[in-house]
Amino acid sequence: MDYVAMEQKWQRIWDKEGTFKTDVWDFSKPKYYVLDMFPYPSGEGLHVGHPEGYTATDIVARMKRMQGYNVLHPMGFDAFGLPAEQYAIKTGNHPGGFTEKNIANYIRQLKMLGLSFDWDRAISTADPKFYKWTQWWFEELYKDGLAKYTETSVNWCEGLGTVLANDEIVDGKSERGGFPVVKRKMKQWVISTPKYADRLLEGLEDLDWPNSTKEIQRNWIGKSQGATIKFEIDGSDKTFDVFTTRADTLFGLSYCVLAPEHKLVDKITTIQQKDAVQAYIKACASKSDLERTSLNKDKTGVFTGAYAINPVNGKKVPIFIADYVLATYAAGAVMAVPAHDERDFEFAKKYNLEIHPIIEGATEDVCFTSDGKHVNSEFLNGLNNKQATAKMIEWLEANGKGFGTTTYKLRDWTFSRQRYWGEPIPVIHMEDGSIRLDSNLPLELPEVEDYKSKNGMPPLENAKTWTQVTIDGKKGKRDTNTMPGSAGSSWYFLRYIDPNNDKAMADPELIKHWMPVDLYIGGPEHAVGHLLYSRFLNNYFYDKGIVPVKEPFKRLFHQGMILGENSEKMSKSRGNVVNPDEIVKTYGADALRMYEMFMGALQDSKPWNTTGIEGIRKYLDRVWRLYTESGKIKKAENKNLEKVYHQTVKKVTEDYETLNFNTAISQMMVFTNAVMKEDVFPEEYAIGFVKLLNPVVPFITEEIWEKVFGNKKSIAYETWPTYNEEKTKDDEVELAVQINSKIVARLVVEAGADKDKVLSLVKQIDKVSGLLTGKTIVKEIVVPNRIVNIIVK
RNA sequence: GCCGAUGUGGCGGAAUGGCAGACGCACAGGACUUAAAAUCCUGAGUUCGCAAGGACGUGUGGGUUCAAGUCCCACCAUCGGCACCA
Repeated sequence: MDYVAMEQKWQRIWDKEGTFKTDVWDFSKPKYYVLDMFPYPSGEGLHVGHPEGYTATDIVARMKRMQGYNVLHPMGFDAFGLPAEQYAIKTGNHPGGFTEKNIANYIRQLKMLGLSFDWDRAISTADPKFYKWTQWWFEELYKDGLAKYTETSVNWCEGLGTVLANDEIVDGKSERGGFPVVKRKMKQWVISTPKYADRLLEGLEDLDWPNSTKEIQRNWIGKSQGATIKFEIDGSDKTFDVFTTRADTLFGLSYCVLAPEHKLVDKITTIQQKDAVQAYIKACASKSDLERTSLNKDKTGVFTGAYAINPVNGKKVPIFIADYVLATYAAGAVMAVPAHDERDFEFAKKYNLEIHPIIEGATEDVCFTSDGKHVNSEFLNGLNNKQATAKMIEWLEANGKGFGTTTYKLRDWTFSRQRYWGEPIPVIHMEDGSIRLDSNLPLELPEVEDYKSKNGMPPLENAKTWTQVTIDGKKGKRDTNTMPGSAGSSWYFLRYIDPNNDKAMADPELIKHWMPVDLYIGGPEHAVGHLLYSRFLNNYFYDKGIVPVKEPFKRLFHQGMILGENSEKMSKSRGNVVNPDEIVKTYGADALRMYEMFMGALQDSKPWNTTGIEGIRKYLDRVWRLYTESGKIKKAENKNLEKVYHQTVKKVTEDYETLNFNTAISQMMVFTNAVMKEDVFPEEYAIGFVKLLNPVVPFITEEIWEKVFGNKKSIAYETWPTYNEEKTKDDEVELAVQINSKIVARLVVEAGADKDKVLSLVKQIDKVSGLLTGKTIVKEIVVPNRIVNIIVK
């Protein structure tokens, strides 16, 4: 069989017939929304990792259609992004044309893979009709006070000429390109994601998501409960707050530390210490985040000359600045209790500061951070950590010296990028300093001559006529930043529902019907970026009554990585990249799909193996011959196949639902192996089996459906096979017979035989009775249909 | 350092606490063929043994249990996340 031609034939038929178009207004059937993380359309095209997740969702989509669901299974393109921009910088060509060409190639490849997408719903985040709505919700966030234009310390990447969000930085370097990232103060658009921190934590509870991903999000949000404590400064009317999770240790205070960037540092530093402090601050500012954290194992700091007053006992303690205290977390200041905190201990030892143990177990030379009995702590004496913390917070609140506080590691979402290839921020900065929103969306990207940012000035600065605006006779200038890549991807799943709507993101009624996404599959690398922003935005939309549920993705699954044949990550430099175009040309898309599903558990990473896909091709050829050449398919019964057929329908149906495709395929192989041994393959089973196979290998099964069974209509909407539970069970089972946990014999009995019957049969076995004579039976264990174990002395 | 995941034949991997290694790849032998490929049949965890059969086997060391790949404790290795978060 020429399977390349055959597969192309079915691609044409599906296109022409509109086989996979979804009527989203058909509410008569239950809905099922199955979604893939949409790709960035790179110049290289798909790699073999893409079909893994896409085939998984496609199998579920195809089964659900056959089970009578109205299935929404769309695909689109995350089209704004860095590679296109860098291509534009390099060649001077517009990134849009490059992106469109890549999208066309992606669509060709995705169709080649037999993925049952509704192509009428394909979207591109770079399409003004799409990003009109990205800009729209940005304006809504601004109106609701959740988008702010503010001077903040940002992650500046000189190599890319732009700022980056925390999740775009890996080990102090840009995720894309690996350029160094430093802190810099800039006026930026930020979105107040921390306002939703608690809800984003709570929302995780009921989601059917991988535990590891939930845990990563919890850590990223980083909720921490403690107390804010107010400190007065000796001889000054100034005060500062610290945040601590260990309010119980306040009696052990020996000094305080402010972050070098803390706004009080200038004001409290004494004349004698001024030079030292300024030198230290300067040294810190020139360090990158990377140097300040991982390289800076040794704690450094400098005394300001000022003293703080311990609110609980009035004792004076020195105030230091040190870069181990982060300006961006909580109050940017800490109280130091060296006896009960490792970092404080290290610092105190280095600078020879006092150490006051106040929990049993600590000494001036032993730092003790666990739970214990408080001592030398007046009203806390005798209490454990938890009790003492509660009591101290009570005391602070009663005396107006502090209060219980919750803080989060989650930071504002930095929303400005100094790039060209992104959504323009629809904002006008008026000469009087006020901010106006653009009322005429979409605000389209203007043409520019140079796509590169210069001296931190975004490329859109070059579009002079575009930036200059007059409103009501007043002059203003457009914001020349663009949005981050994660803007479009944090809501695209809503747009698929109604992709051409020009009145709203999508029709409200349709959103209410189709949300949430029932199954979402994509790589684990988006655990905090895309998946957290999408959750944030969907919660916000929920508050505005736009979406019916807080959480957008009910069930989430991550596919593992497909490694090169040498078990290393596929990369051009390693020369182990497998090209899907070539694989499809050689073995067919069906074989590629089935092989990737058979390789192992979907979530595991596993190496590519060319002989493995050859084996799958041979299996499919065997199936083809079984249907077309064997002459075994007959309108007849075959009792020998009844049990294995029903078992196969059961196992495959369950395994598709739980995404255990490798074991589903094993079971189908078991079935065909059984059929090969028989002379008669009942037509009923042959029809049922081709349906089971169809979601994995849609091309060959359509061909069989047409050629062997003479059907004119696609198999895609045929009813899913059913099984009879009774018929999946064995009539007879073989039990292992053990004496003292050692197998000594086997026994064939009817299924479900009771304990007494089994034991009496077992004792009739010569070998068993021989071994039992002269012994005392201590215990008899019978596990029905499994095992018999007789314990003797 | 903290959090999470993983560890089973030559390889990819199966196993509701109940006969470890299903299914497949690679391999070996056989059939067909002048021959090879393809196809079909058969075999196989390791080890001792001609064989019957025995011993050993799921990262390591303990434990619970009649029974542990599976449960508990400690550890090792690999991968992923966070990382001076007070």
